[in-house]
Amino acid sequence: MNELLDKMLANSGIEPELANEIEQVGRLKKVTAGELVVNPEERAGEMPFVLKGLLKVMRDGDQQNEVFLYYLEGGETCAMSITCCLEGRATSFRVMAEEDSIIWMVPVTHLDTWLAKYSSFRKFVFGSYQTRFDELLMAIDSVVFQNMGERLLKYLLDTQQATGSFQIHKTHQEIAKELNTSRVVISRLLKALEVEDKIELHRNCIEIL
Amino acid sequence: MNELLDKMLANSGIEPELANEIEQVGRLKKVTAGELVVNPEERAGEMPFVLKGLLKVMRDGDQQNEVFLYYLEGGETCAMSITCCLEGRATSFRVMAEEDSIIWMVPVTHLDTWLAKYSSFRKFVFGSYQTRFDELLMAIDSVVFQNMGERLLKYLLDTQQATGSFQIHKTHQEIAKELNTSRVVISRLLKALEVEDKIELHRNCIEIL
DNA sequence: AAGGTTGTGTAACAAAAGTCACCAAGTTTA
DNA sequence: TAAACTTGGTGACTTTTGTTACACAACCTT
Repeated sequence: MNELLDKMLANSGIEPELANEIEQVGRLKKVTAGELVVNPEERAGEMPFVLKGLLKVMRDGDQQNEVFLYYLEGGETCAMSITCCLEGRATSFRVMAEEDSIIWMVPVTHLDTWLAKYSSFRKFVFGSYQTRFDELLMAIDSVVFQNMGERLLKYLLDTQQATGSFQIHKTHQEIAKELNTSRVVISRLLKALEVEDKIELHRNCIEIL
Repeated sequence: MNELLDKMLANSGIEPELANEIEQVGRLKKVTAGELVVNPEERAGEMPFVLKGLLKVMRDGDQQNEVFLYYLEGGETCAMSITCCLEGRATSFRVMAEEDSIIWMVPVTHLDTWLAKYSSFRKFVFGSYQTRFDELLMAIDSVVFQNMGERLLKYLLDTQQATGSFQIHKTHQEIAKELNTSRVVISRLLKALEVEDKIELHRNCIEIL
């Protein structure tokens, strides 16, 4: 299990000394698909390093509505959690395991020290910020500049990319929720995509061609 | 003019020693309303400290379309420019002067040193990130969870807040562009808001009641 | 095998947003 | 001052998206 962490930190350009510190103070967290990774009650003030698996980050609305923002893959961290924890703010977004995942949780109390001490850590954190920012901007793009059909297709392709599988095991209802629309609309648009030979529809499964 | 900078840095919790360094290496930039602050050709690799005035940050789409993201007021900095410059990435957004503004431009080459050396700077930068993140999330909220009428009202109130004036000097066409819709739609919705006694319409000017 | 549950397809309709056309009242320019 | 341009108001229409209702098939459970 420390193998995974070592590998990830090395890949992120983090020097051995810092990697050692991160190993010392962190803890392993395993989540199963569908589980909430940072539930609001916990508020643990920890920064997550995704070692393995796939998380999805959603934005919660006022009502029971929500939107999919982006996936967090193995090797990535979520900059939002960093500042969110640092500042003790309660910006409402939800992180949920899309697949069974393994995460290294590190108390945020060490961040400031590390930022001061390690140039590699600064690079890592700012790189992560940049990635998340881009991701948010793309989320905005898709919502502002695209119609529902295009958004749906982008969502399917993003999912294919993140999971590495051409089969997406989701119901129309689930997809509708992530795009903040209704099931009927999704069924309609999926049907259209099938007619265009871009996908094939099965029960509980969409196959990308 | 250095008065403005001193005041801003002090307000941001930046210690005198760092403030001094920032004064040494930066340069003053004045922009007039409507002018582009970071035009793509320039790509100067500078981080902007807004001393006075009001900037607006827009996201550019593929076509000639765009959306308003948020305002940058005096005393603020744009975290996006930071990483954008640091990484040399060309994420396409546009920063434009909404009012005549005064900005202190600092070469990004110093950032890493300052981040290592000054805890106050780390706090400042991360605080700025958090603010921008929140702002982006709110932009997403308004686009995903609200209809055009609600978005328009929010836009008007945001503008009132940022400018401090109850009179918004914009044409319907300009507003339509910032919300990525058509002039007719905006005129229609503004009329509705006038009927509800929330605003009053004049030529080139919307008055908030 | 019967009965319930869940997931999908589809028609019919409603609401929201976008488009086109045209007019009228200001403003600028010649 | 007349002509040209800018800005805003409005009606009529289309497209997109959302809603309601219902049929049916696949799947679970017992």
